[in-house]
Amino acid sequence: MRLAELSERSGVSTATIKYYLREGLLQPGRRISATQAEYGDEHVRRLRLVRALIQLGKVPVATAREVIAAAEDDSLEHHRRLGAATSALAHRREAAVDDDPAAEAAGRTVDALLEHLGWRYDQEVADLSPAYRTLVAAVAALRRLGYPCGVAHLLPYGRLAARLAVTDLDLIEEEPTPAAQVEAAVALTVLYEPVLLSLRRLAHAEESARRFTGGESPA
Amino acid sequence: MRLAELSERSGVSTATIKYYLREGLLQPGRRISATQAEYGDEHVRRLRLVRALIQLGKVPVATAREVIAAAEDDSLEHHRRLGAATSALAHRREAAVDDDPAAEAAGRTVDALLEHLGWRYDQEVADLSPAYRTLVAAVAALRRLGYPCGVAHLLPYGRLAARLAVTDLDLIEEEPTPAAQVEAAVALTVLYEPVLLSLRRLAHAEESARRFTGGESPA
DNA sequence: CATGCTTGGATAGTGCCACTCTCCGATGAA
DNA sequence: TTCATCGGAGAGTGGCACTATCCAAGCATG
Repeated sequence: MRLAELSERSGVSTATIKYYLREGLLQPGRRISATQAEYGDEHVRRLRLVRALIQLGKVPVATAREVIAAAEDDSLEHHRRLGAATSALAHRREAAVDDDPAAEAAGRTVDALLEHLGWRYDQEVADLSPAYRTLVAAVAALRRLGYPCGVAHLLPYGRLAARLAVTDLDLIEEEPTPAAQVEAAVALTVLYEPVLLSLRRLAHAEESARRFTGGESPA
Repeated sequence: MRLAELSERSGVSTATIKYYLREGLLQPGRRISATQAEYGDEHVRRLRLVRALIQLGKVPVATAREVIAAAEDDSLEHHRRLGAATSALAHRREAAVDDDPAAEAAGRTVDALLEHLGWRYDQEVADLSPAYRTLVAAVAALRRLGYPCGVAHLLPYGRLAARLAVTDLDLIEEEPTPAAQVEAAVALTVLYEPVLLSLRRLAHAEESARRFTGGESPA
């Protein structure tokens, strides 16, 4: 398969494929001659994954490259590779956390929450984790706006997250090979995010209709 | 309060505040003289909300303007305003849905899911809803990558979303005035998204550590 | 062999977006 | 009087994900 056919099969323009090749998101094809290369089904699959990460998952190109690199790093043992790939995934554009009093209070709230949930609580790891920092920033923003956002409010969310993690990990462990598991971890982590958020939005609409229009469908 | 003080109190540069004023994200201050304007606490609050939407919520500026406009539109009755504000909120950068066979299958899966959940199922509304389309696109992407993503897999997510919607709406209804409820709907919809996603990531890490390192904390 | 299209690779350019810089004339404070 | 400061407006910046253009080396056809 040549570049043109790869483009046709994946629905990605040749220009964009060339860009991804340059950026290291796609391994180069097998060189057939000085000016030609051969691509295979694994390129089609990879390309679909990359597209899904970038378009649906809004993962920056540079981050996608890190994730791909981590997922392919054979020098790491399996669960390290899993960790490397998913933590690379976390390096998205994120808002800076400022050192408000609100931010401090938010930090304490989050720490208390994690303790309540019984999750591993390691301050050093926590400070480095983008997810932890994002959580603190979001809680701080809510508090600054005057919305109640204590442990009691967050706990239901945390419990639901824990339940999701179990089903997600089950799905990942269904994959046969370590390499497939790593890819699944990346794909499922990112691609179930829009699923979850969309469902929440739809559920809001549903619940809102139920409450404000007496259970009837709105016009 | 002058522009400089508003900037200081909100932590937003004067240049950016001027930009927001120009873009209509912030109502103009009360004119004191030909070259001076007076801002109040409501401006500080609004500014914090706008910042939270844009920085944490990644809401595009143009969308934030629509949301603000809808939230302030006194000509609408309460629950219409709620609907207008939150549906404006949905107009984010979203990936285009292509008309694959995979997309069609995904559409049927989503329809079946919504029926299972017993949610109001209105094809016309569904086709227009960005959340619905995002959901279909995500399911289609998962299927194209060969991951199982049937009703059975989505149902737990849907049920969790329904439960979240109930607690979210409870929180919104705690607000005293209609205007505050609309603002709360916007703020909580957007700002709990990073909370939810962060908690899911942290839960993944926790569950992964539990499974792959025998319950010990990783190094 | 000649011709013209295609291929892969490299470079520079595009469009969008969220700011940010610079200038201006009017104003208020010392 | 003097001079920093204010609000307003337009142009400029930087980052990012592409995308258009060019080029030389094949390959396919007559």
